[in-house]
Amino acid sequence: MTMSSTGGRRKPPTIHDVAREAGVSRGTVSRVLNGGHYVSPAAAQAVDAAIRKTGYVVNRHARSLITGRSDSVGFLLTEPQERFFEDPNFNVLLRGCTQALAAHDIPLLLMLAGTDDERRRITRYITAGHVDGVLLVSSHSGDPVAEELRAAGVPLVACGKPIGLGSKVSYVAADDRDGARDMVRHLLALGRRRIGVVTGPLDTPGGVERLAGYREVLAEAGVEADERLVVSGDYSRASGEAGAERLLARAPDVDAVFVASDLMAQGVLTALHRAGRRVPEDVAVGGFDDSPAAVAARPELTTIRQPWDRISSEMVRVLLAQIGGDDPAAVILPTELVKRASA
Amino acid sequence: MTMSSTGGRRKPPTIHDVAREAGVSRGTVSRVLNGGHYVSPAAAQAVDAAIRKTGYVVNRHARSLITGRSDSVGFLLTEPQERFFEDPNFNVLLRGCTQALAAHDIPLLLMLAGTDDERRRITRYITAGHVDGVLLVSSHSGDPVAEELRAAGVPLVACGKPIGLGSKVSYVAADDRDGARDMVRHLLALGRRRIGVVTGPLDTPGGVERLAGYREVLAEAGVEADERLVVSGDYSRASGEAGAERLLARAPDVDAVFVASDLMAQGVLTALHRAGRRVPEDVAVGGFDDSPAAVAARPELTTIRQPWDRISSEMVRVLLAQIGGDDPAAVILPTELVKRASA
DNA sequence: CGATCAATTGTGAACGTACACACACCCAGA
DNA sequence: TCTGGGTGTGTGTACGTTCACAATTGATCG
Repeated sequence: MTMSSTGGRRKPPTIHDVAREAGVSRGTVSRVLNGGHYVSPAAAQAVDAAIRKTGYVVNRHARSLITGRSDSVGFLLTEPQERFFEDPNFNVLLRGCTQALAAHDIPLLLMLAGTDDERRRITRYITAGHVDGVLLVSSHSGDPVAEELRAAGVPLVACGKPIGLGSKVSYVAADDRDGARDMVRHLLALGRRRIGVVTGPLDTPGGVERLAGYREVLAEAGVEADERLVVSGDYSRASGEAGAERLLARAPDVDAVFVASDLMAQGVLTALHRAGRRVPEDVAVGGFDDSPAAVAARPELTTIRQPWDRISSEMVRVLLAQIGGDDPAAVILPTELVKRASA
Repeated sequence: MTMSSTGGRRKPPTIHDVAREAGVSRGTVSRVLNGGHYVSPAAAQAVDAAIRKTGYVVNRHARSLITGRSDSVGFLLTEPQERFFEDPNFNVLLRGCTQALAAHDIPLLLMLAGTDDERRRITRYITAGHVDGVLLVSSHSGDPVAEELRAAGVPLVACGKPIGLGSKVSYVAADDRDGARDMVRHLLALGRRRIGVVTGPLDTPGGVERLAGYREVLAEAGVEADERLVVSGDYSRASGEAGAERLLARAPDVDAVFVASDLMAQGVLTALHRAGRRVPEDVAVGGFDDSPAAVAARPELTTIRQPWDRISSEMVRVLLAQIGGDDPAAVILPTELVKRASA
């Protein structure tokens, strides 16, 4: 009964073993591990060889105990679960952040706050210092978790501009208003004049800004603003479907719809199809996000690309900078019109 | 410049502070923290009060340093990214595992292995002992990561029976074959006799077993087996669409299709619609998974429910047991026919 | 040639906890 | 009364690392 054949876990080598193997002291090994400054080339080389030979991997717990950092980051989602299940944007963002952190050898802890209990538990976990910082996905205003974390001084980067948290919290967002402008201009350029809009939730910056961009362009083009052409949704597919139905009922002569998310746009396509309207011949449809949902839709969606790769990598960059002591920062990234079949 | 107004982080209380506050020794506090055995009620109460008063939270790094455990678990996804983005099943599973672990106060580390580089990095991370165990989502056979982890003796629980890893690795799976049988029986009961099937990838147990169930029921019902009615997909929506087209071309008289995943079934619905077949009148469609995609489909999918809640909670249970020293275990969970509009 | 300085290295804490151990106490049974 | 086992408690040590500090060297400069 000495050791299971399934591969028992033997005691891993420590920094001592490496030091002995390399013929140097712990301190030197530690210096090599942390950047290699003030180490002679010969010593560095010997240590590297010893590390390879022994298969040494740093014990993160011992390190964290003394540095006070955990070298890990939380990914906190406080959106309702349905959106998490339905919207592929989250997966894209989650993957992007995971990969960007992996490049720094920092693990991502997934935190899903659905119930109030979970909220409390997670807040406690984070403020206890078990993670160095938090990537926050919570577009709705008045999120109590975000406010608590901010008050506790936890480094925090939100995806999308948080409402009501002042300028103390970092965020990375696409230029929602500009993207909306591009799309509406595109619909105008196609000759459409009765352009409807299905907005996002109006307690989110994305919802507000995209609607503002829509209004701006119509105004500057001298197209009559008609409030019957404006309906609001909640980013869900179902709300897009319902929104399109309301739109068709209130303004049957609609010849284009700007939808504030691709997922809602899928619902809009469904409703239009059921109503017998051809897309894009009768009604052009423009989405927003360029999420996987855009290419899954039939016809494929003309949409505004949010640069998810850059959004996630910037979120990680800003968070790490803030953990390193930098001040909060805001990053706005440009969007891009992606023309496909729906408009 | 004493402390930033954003809320600087002061030194957190330690077990010493709690002990002093409660008028007991470190050892007693530690005992209260870890189960409370061999502690007098009076002392336990004093310690609890002191913990509340000081706001003490255990330092997990210090604990891990001495216990050798990390009290964290990895969630490893080695599927191709497209599936992660497209298939809501992953989100359901991810949420379930996160929540089940949260009940044990164990954080989930998300690990996505797309490239070989990532594979190596993750393997190294895991085998270094940075997590106590791994929840594995990787249905394809011959996954090198799984084999390496198994060989290294890392506690491992797979979602779905892994092919080619022998009985040494735990897994939790739904009863694929039985579920398939239920669905095909249901289609037979509707009077359909030309029942096609779009299988999953045949190097996955799900793909193989669901096909086997289909064949079994047809055989026992005395329905002629026709290989033209069998096409295979890869669980993606696109492969469902393509599969349905092949099916229609090879067997135009098909009056029902059993599809091995809801996502593929969405594709099947699209193809049938394009071909002018009504669902379920002309062709009944049965899916598999009962994922969010099932209710998002039009018409809503009749499908086989995989008990995702139980699958995730069982995965966590088995993994924790194995971390605690138990032997690997296999858990097969029953499925359930969910009747909706498509069949 | 002595003094100064930078580069490099070794050493002794310290981080906060769990665990093993020793000890004190109490009660039951011989 | 003595013994023994269970219960409750405090103390010393170890976990593996980083960091501050001291010590050594070699080179440069006045």
